[in-house]
Amino acid sequence: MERKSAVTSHIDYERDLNPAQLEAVTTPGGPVLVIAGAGSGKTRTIVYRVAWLVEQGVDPASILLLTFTRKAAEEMLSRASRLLDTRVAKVSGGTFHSTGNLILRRYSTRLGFDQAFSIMDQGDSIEAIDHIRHTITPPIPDLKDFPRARTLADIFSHASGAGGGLERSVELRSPHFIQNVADMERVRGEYERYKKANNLMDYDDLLSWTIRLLEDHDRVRADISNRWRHLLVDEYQDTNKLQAHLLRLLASEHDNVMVVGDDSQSIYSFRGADFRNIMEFPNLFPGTRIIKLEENYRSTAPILALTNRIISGASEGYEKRLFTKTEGGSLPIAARPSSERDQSRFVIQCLSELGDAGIPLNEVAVLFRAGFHSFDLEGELTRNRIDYVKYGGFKFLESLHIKDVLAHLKVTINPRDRLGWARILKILPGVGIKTGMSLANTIAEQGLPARASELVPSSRKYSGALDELLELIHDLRNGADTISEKVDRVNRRYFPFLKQNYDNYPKRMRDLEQLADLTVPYKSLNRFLNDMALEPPDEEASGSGPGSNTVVLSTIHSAKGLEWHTVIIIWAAEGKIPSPMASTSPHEIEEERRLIYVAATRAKRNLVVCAPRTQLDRVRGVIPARLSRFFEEIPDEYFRAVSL
DNA sequence: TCTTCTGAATTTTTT
DNA sequence: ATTCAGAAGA
Repeated sequence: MERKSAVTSHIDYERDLNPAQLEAVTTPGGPVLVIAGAGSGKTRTIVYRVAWLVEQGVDPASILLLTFTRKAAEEMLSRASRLLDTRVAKVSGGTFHSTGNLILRRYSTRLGFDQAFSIMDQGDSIEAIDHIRHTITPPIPDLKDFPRARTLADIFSHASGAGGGLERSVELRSPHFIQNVADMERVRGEYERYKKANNLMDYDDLLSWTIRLLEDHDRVRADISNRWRHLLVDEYQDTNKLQAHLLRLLASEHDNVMVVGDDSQSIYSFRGADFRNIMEFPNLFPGTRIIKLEENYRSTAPILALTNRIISGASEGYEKRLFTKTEGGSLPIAARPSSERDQSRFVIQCLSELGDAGIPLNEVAVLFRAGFHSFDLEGELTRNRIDYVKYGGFKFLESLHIKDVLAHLKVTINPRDRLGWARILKILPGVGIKTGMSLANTIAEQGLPARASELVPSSRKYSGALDELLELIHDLRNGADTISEKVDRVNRRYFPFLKQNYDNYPKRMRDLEQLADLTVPYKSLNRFLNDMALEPPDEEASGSGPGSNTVVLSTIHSAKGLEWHTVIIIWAAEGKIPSPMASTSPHEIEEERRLIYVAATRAKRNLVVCAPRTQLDRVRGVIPARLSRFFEEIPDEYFRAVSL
């Protein structure tokens, strides 16, 4: 361990931290597991830990902070630099995936990949899998009874993350497809071949190829492990087997690993995460010191009483009891509006009362299980001219028009990108799925033609349009434009198509202009595309930006790690949470319980739980909605019921 | 044979 | 909002 630096500290660790936090912050080295209950100062602990290490004389560049998003890493590092100084800026931070990417860019040739491999986002994976699904030989017998591309992508990813084999993942996630496993294996094999042949990596590959690299090349492993001598991992409960394995390899030279997490907040099993991962950490790193943070600084006592009660129904986990020293605070509110519309009006009413009480609306969040649960509320907010930002649910990058424009750019980088070509060719009038695919194949095999006449007879209805498209791609390849100029060029060509096909074309055009803005900091197009896949931009398009009167709407997943003065949970009803998709195994139901726990523990002063008495069923019309089982089982005295 | 149009069905959560 | 299947049209 490094010796204490000569500079005297101006940080008063003992004043700022409780004994458990202090112990975690000042552990000299070796493996440490911090079980940090909700609101127990987890971020503070990590931030002080970084500062402490630097003060001990550890080179900041040898510290790696692994978090769930790059934003989380930046946030922590900026807090640490406020505490200490700009030395902290040299600390590396990011996700497991971006770290994998960083390593692979340097060493991927040893794995038979080009250094300039491209990253596939989920949409790209689905597209590729769908293509394989339709074209594989011999063909899939009953394609209608075979899982959809999206389902396949989910299962493949789960299998890769959980490491239990495809059959096991099918059993766990989609048992009704168990008789299709053999064909699914075939598709999976073809998908692996496709990626390799096209120099592509999907999210899971960024982890599994890095693991492969570090396992097979002792020198590389030692170099990398020595480069980052102190590893800190946030949200460890949401890591999967791959990530745990990668961490083991990264730490192979020193075992200086501190992981922080809360098994009660594990909510990513669909991605192969397993909260037992955190229980098994001490087995992976023998000699682990376990520290529990149990004092809650976030919520009032009545909120804490409720959240403790929610999680006490869980079947497994590290034993811990959260307590607070603060007194007072009002009971959580339970509301049963008569319909979804009434729920939305009730939320608006809450917001206006909070506003009157002087609470800025950016201190308020509305949370829900699934992205579409807030559609009605979004309409109501717009009608009432209340600004909001929404996190989670539909992604900016996933909208068709963005993917179309990005496909133009991908094709300029890699003219052999079949699926990219197929996508943009289908925009030409008279070109559909067949012609598009066959032209794309020809281009991928023979290279980029100068003129349409090299591909098809000029009598074809679309050959003029094809000429223009080829000309554009050539211009993009040769032009010395900046990336945003390139995007503008594609946009100009694409706008007429947008206008013709979509009623909401003005919004879509704005999105595309915003896309051009996003490219401004970049000099390399490939870098831009890969960064977009790794860390998609925040959805700040709706409303007028994050003013102090902008209320947050968020899926519970996206609310992880955040906190607000007031949290309103909507659709706390059976059929919404637990999600009907989850009701198969008790295992999944337990995860839904943890979701409710995560949602409720985001609240500092006020918690409002809202469940309409009726819901709309597509087939049966208006049907009654029961309160979610996770609240139904809780005695009335934990709540204050409001009448509407 | 292939594209385009129409109406119907489906939509968890994310790096 | 998108995707899918089937039918009509080129």
